[in-house]
Amino acid sequence: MTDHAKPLPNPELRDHDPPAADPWPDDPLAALPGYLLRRAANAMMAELATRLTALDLRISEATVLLLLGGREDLTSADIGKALDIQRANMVPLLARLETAGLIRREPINRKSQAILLTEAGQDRLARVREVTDRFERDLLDRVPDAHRAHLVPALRALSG
Amino acid sequence: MTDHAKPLPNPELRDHDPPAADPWPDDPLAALPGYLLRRAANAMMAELATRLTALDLRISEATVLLLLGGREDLTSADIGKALDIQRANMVPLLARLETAGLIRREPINRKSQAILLTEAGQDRLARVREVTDRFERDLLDRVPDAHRAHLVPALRALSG
DNA sequence: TATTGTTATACTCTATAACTATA
DNA sequence: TATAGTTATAGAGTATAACAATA
Repeated sequence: MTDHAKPLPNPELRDHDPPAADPWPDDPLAALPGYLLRRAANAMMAELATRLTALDLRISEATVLLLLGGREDLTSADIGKALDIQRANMVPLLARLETAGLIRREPINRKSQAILLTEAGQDRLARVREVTDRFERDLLDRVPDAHRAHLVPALRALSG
Repeated sequence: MTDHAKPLPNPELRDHDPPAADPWPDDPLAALPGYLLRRAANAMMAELATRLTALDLRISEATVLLLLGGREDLTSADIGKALDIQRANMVPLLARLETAGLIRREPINRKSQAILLTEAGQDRLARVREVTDRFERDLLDRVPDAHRAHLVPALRALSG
């Protein structure tokens, strides 16, 4: 498991730009947006994965539950397209959720089937929302005020 | 879109805040910074990986070359600490670079060894710099003007 | 005692090719 | 023909545990 992640290191939020304290002063990569993007995502996803172990869910599984909330018309392929997951990779993912009793399948026709949350799935989703809401809040808290509002639009421009 | 650099694969790009045109209008995840961070990183790293295939390098390998540039005092453990890679995972990584003739090892004492770029490694690094410079430029070009300057500081706050 | 380098192992995510059955 | 679901497989990144040798 991802466990090198400490519980979000900085609960005390900073309200200003970090003036210095570069962990690797000689790191020629510290100014590269691509490199920072990768590191930030790795660090944050490790943290989220750790928090989700309490719900016995992986990030991808929790993401599927979030997408499924309130919908009853999505097929495996739909979910894959929405989350950028290959059809083939949806199979073990959904199998795990089904084995855990969190989703069930309902035939649409003889070829397709809708993926639905079970009641246990709804309950688990509620807990997922608590975890992710808090996670997203903590994440944004780490971003200095001056930059916070720009994060989502900037990431959105890079997301697909 | 900005004009000079070839935009990353997706041709439909916007230069301003996206008012709409959400690829997944019903996606309840589209506003979550953590989710967007993961998606953005995945998309950008896939793009960078593709570009680096021309140099027969993986991202992690190119990153090591970049870190090694101009330095001759870094051990495997040092590199791992700087790049957040476990000691154990440095072994096959450096083995590949060594097999490719891009690095060599020089004993510091009977326990540690410095990792140095060979001449071939220096040459490859120069090409890596070309690729990554262009990649970083293209990446930033995708971020709307109003948000561009905020990306690096925001990511930096999340990177450790 | 702590650190370096290493071996071995395993899990996650991702990617591709190919097959069957159905729309 | 195109799509849905699936199987099988592979690559890449990441994580842990454990060991021997040396600082």
